[in-house]
Amino acid sequence: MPALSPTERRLLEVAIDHFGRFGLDGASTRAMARDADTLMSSITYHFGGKTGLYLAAADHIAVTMAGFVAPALEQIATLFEGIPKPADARRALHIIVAHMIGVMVKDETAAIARFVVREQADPTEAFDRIYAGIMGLMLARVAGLLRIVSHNRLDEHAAKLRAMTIVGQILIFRVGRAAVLRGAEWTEIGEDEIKELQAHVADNLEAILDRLERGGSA
Amino acid sequence: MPALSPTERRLLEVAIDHFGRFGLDGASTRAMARDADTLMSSITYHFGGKTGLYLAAADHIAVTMAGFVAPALEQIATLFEGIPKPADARRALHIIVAHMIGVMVKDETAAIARFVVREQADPTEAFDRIYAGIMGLMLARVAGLLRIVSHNRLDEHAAKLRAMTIVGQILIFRVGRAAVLRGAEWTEIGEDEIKELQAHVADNLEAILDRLERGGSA
DNA sequence: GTCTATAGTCGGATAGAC
DNA sequence: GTCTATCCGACTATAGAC
Repeated sequence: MPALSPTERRLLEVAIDHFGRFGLDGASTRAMARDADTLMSSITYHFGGKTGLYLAAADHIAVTMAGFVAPALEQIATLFEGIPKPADARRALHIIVAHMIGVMVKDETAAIARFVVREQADPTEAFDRIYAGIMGLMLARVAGLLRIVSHNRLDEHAAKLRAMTIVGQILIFRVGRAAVLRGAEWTEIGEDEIKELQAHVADNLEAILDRLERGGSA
Repeated sequence: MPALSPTERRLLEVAIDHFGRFGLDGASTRAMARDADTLMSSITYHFGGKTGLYLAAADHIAVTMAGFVAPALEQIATLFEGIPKPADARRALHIIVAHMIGVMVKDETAAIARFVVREQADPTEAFDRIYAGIMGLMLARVAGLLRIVSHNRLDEHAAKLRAMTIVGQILIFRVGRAAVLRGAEWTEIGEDEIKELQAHVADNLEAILDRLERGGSA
């Protein structure tokens, strides 16, 4: 893919925000162009129209999300030498989960989450691109690690479902942010709060992995 | 509150759907009126305008959600006689979690979820009403049960955060439905699939509760 | 590539008949 | 309570100047 021009980059970032808030129909090309310091007609020029911008925004999300998780994947790549053992997989899962919590609560994730959640509720081609670009890969990765921990007692299907429950524990801090803030009586989620969340999720994860490794019912 | 007229009821149901999909600004009063087999001006008459309908929809959601969880709450009410013991609380939590999964995957929940998730991303007075009406109560309920299981080692704050992680495991099957269907290679979530999800989440819950009751790190 | 102008559609609110 | 008519603003797309 060709490098993005500054105008295209600004438009894509604004587009993720506006489409996430208002949807494909609800978002206004005029407003997006204004926020990106350009003109409505440049959307037609660069992306072929509103729908083209929408799909380009989805691709941009996949690339951005991949960049978010890259550091964690690099870190765990160093853990494995030869045949992966449950203890390695457990460490890798803890790294991934802690990293994802840090990513999820960041403000920069808010716009992307709005877009993706909306697509989940009413999937279009944009969802295909995001799923194929990053979500499916991450899910498979976590599921694979869970299988290792379980000594392959979990089959691929079960491992994927289990991976979703792990991810769900993290996602709620983004998707249910307003309820979390209210329930926890927080006004923001800063470094201290992140550590607190990470401790709780890590503790849950440890409990679940213990059971998986020892071979509880599944 | 007065009983709802048929027109009001239809308008509220359509409103939850449309506002959930398109947001307060994006939804069209004309389209909502059409889908509810009435006229745009009846929105003004019954609810004072678009914003009035929006807030009324939020109240309607709180009532509907309360109705959804009522059966589980009634069921667990019979469990407690005298001072609640950890074993009672564990049974109650399993009942609540299994019930919530059943509720979350139902199609009727989709529209409500869209509305609530949107409010979470950008809370307005509507969120206050839903949180005060039902969400906060359920969160407190689950947190209270977790505290009992932990022999009160969890304080109120920690128990609420832990409750959110439990709920997150369930919410993902609604909020991330498209990814779940794709990852699990399902085309729908029917009775068999619900049982499968319930088994996985129950297994996670059992692991987490074991650790909480025995007193792992928190 | 950037910008203006415009055609055509749809939006919410409201006044007022019945 | 139900329905029509109308006002005015905002929207997308597009043609075309520069």
